[in-house]
Amino acid sequence: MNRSSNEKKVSDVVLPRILHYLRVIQQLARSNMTTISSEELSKIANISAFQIRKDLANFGKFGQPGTGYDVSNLKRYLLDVIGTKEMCNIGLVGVGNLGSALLNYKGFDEEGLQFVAAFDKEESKIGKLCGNVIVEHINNLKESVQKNNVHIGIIAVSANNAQMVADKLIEAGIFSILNFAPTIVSTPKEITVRDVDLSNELKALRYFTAVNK
Amino acid sequence: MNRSSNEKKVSDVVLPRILHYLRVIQQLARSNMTTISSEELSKIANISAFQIRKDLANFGKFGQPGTGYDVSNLKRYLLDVIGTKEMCNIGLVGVGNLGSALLNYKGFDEEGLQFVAAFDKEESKIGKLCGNVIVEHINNLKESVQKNNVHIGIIAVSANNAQMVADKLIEAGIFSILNFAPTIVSTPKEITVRDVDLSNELKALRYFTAVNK
DNA sequence: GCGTGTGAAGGGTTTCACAGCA
DNA sequence: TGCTGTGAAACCCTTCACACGC
Repeated sequence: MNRSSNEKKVSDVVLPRILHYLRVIQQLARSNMTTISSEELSKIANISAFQIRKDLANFGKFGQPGTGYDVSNLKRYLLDVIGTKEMCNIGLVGVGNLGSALLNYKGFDEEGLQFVAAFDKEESKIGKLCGNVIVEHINNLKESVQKNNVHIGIIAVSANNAQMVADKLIEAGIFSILNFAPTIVSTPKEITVRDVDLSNELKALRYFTAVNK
Repeated sequence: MNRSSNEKKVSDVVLPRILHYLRVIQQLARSNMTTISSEELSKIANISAFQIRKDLANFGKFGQPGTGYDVSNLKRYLLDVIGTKEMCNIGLVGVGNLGSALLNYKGFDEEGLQFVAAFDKEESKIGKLCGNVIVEHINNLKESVQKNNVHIGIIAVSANNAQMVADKLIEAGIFSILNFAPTIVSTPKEITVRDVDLSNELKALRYFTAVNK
């Protein structure tokens, strides 16, 4: 789980773009494209060609002047940059609709992410297979997190229960939390929490389309 | 759906913070807090007090020197800034786990968002009630979108089908799309697409926690 | 010629210190 | 005294023009 080598840091602003490039490149690789110029990439990714060249040049020179970038090389590089070498183990709490959607998400493995545990408080869900894991009771959380070496915890429960789940995850020794509950969870400074608020995405979309009219 | 008055534009960088403040303020309002200082807000929201004051001062002066901000005033203001006055009608395509999670999401109404239609291609789902809407066949999309005056379309189908769905939404007259499928959809310039890639959030979390160690 | 990599210019965002008001 | 609002400074990020390599 540690960044292995002397890679440069990627800032908060740049990382989403890197992930976006990776999406594009993976699609290009699947359609057997071998090289692509920053100009072509720009059209697909909707990001300026300047920006793309700057971003990629940060990791070293792997573009061919006169030709462009080698697709499969670029893919390997980007996967490397974002750190997919070591597997990252994920535990999810709350096997509702959202939780199930995440557990059944395809394509994690190729990117070094895997679910190793899932928890719920509903007796009816315990023992069921969801994605690749069997749902456990939330009372097992601490034990299971340690046994399965969980690195990241996902909160996919209702806003009411989010803080309680966060506390349990932290108590179990987890330092990184992805929070899907539409509420602020408070945690000690050493814990990294990333909030994903689905309704905020809608609000942002509405805001920007309305403004641009 | 148009921004009503002479409000200042909020940039791409600032909007997420505004939405974050709003979350905090809504929680404070629920716990009957009446005023809060930028310093206290800073601790809860994990954003510097300088930043908060700058952001809020952009919308006018509604802080009381020596006291702080009035919680319910601030809430009203922020809701106004992000444009919750007019209802925004949403249509969703793909009533799988993720789609169902979105349709059942609580708290949209208060923020001026409502689902007015949902579509799927599976016969078994057609006619079922999900959240507040009845699932229709995707062949009805164009007709239903126009009848229900849908402003925003959500793509919650698999990567394979995302482009097809995007095309249908655009053909039905929609200009704003929120895409949850882990793939790039290509659209004409006048269409606004916002991608939400759940796996990217995990990757970003992993990256930043690994780097900070 | 074509397309990358890069230093320099430009623009925007964050930090800061402090004036001004309750 | 306590806390906001704000101009100035520092910082970062994006854009650009062009030198260099294929």
